[in-house]
Amino acid sequence: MLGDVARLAEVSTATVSRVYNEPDKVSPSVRERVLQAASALNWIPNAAGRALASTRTHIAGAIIPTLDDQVFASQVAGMQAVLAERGITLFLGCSNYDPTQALTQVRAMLARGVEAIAIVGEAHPPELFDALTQARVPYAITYAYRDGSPHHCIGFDNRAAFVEITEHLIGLGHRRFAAVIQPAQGNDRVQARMAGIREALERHGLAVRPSHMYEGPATIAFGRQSLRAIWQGSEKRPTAIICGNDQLAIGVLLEAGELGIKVPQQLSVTGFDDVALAQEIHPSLTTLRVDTAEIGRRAARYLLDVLDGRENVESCVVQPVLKIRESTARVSGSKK
Amino acid sequence: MLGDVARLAEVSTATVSRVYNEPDKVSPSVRERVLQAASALNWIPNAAGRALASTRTHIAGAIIPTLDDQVFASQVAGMQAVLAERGITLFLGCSNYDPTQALTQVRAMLARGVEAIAIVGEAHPPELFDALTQARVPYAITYAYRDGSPHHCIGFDNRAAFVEITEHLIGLGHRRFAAVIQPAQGNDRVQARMAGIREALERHGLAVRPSHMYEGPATIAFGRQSLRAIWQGSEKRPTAIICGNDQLAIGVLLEAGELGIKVPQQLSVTGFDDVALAQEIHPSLTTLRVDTAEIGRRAARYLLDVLDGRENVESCVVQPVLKIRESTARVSGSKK
DNA sequence: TTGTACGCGTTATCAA
DNA sequence: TTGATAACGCGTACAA
Repeated sequence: MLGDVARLAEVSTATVSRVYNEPDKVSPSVRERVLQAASALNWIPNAAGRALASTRTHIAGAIIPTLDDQVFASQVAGMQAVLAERGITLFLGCSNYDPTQALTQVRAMLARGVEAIAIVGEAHPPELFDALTQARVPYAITYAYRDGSPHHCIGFDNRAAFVEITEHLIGLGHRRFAAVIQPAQGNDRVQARMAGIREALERHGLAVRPSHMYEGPATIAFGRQSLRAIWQGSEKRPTAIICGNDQLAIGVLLEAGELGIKVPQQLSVTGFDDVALAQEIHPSLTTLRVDTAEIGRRAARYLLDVLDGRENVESCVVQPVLKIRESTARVSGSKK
Repeated sequence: MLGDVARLAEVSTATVSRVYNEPDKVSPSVRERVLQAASALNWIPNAAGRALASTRTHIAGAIIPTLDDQVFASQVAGMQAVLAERGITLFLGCSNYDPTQALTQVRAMLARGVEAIAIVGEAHPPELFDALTQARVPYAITYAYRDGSPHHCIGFDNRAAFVEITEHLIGLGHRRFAAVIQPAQGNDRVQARMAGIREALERHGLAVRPSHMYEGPATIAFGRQSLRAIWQGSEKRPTAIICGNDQLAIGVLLEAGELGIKVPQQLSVTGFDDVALAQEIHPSLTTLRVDTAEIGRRAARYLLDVLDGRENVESCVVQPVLKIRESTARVSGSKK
């Protein structure tokens, strides 16, 4: 421990501490002696001791639904990169899309003394936010942005994003739509996306009929099976399918290939996220690109600013960009 | 803090502590009083204080190259699941495939008092392992297994895996091979994979010619561009391409589609990992399936066993399984 | 620039 | 079963 280093370097414990925390306040010769002693004893400062004495833990937390989804993984990577520069390490928690688990994770992190925390989405129990507020731990909601939210959000308006993508299709003359989306239960982002689709369609007096609405796991397999069901259904077939994310859309694309459905001639397909495969697959996928790493970086910078008592002037909105590719086209026979 | 709770519950601080650490040793009535006081004050035990007093942090660490790769993300998820059951939280560090960063991360984790640590691969500076040994922190190497390794490894023999996949192709009559792999520099797993390919080919007096060997980023894009280069090259074209992972193989598959190369009639392609897309893409990809989540779970259980002074009897090997699909076939004109 | 001494929030030991 | 008290390893006023 620190005391041993002090003894070996023949200085006081305070000096050893200073060497690590305020190096300028120690004369170079003494500093050198201390560092040598430390390395001789193979000593590293103990974080628990530091935390207790300084009431600073240098730990931040991030809570995401799952690491299985690239978009959250890269958000975490972005946060880590920014926080590491400031000597802050990141505790990671996965809620598995379960608000109860999210609450448990937050409690565990508070016990660990996280100084700040980022949480994906705002659909969480009030106790979660109460706990954060009581503990005076600054937090940010990521991957979602909503005007009028009581929280500081960093992300984008999921509803507006899906209005945009729906309007794109309407503009191409589409009138019959199907939707394939991930489970909306307890997921504010997905709910907002559905609301966006509905809103855009309503403006034009349109709607997705229930039999053309598929909700299930965000996998390629579910995308496939949804298209098959839609195509075999008795209803008049849609000319466009809006998918909740790229995985689902890629599933639809692959199944279309198998069923001999021509995309985009017979059917337009859209995704969301813009994963690497979206621009590589054939036909390439029209989708909305979201810079999730930037969401992570910005969340980290915001939290650091709050901790420093600085004002954060960065925009909270990381705008998704519509990438129009081969999977969407003007509906055949529709006039420009 | 704990003292406030003690006062409110009209018990000593020791009793409050017991309620949380050895509940059986406290009478039910007192226990109830303490819990009520705690919840009234909204108190959670402070981890730094506990760590200091008990010399146990309940923290473990995991160091992976990157979160951008699904296989590492799911290993982390597997570890978390097992550790969470024991109230242990996980610190995550990404080395970005840089051994120096790995060392830095390990040091940071030791300072944080991690009780155990899992590290992907064994190609790390000796100081890293020295530090771990000196600190008496048990560790496990994941995602790699090698007979004769001085470390406890949990994973599979990358060399043997690629011998298997290469032999599969040789057995199908292939004699001219190309290889598309990720950067081998500082990556023992990739080096082992290359060695496996080489070894299997040598047994049959074969080798990949340098002009058919492509090393670059593990992306779909690099897979594509490698196939294009191979196909345009002046050398006699290979009949099989072995890829270092599924991303690369999917790139090759997509580019083959674009170039009008028939897979598997003209060209066989293999991958590694068995990502979700591998069985969905057309033609589906022959690859080796690795249960990375199981690697994570087993690593976690091993580390827990060491911490408990228990002997771990689980196998260190998580055997990859060859998934033969449509992308490989008997070379045309070869006899069975 | 350096040292002294106290306190951070909890657990562990021992005695009651 | 419960309580008093001394650690745990470090940072930080304050004094020198």
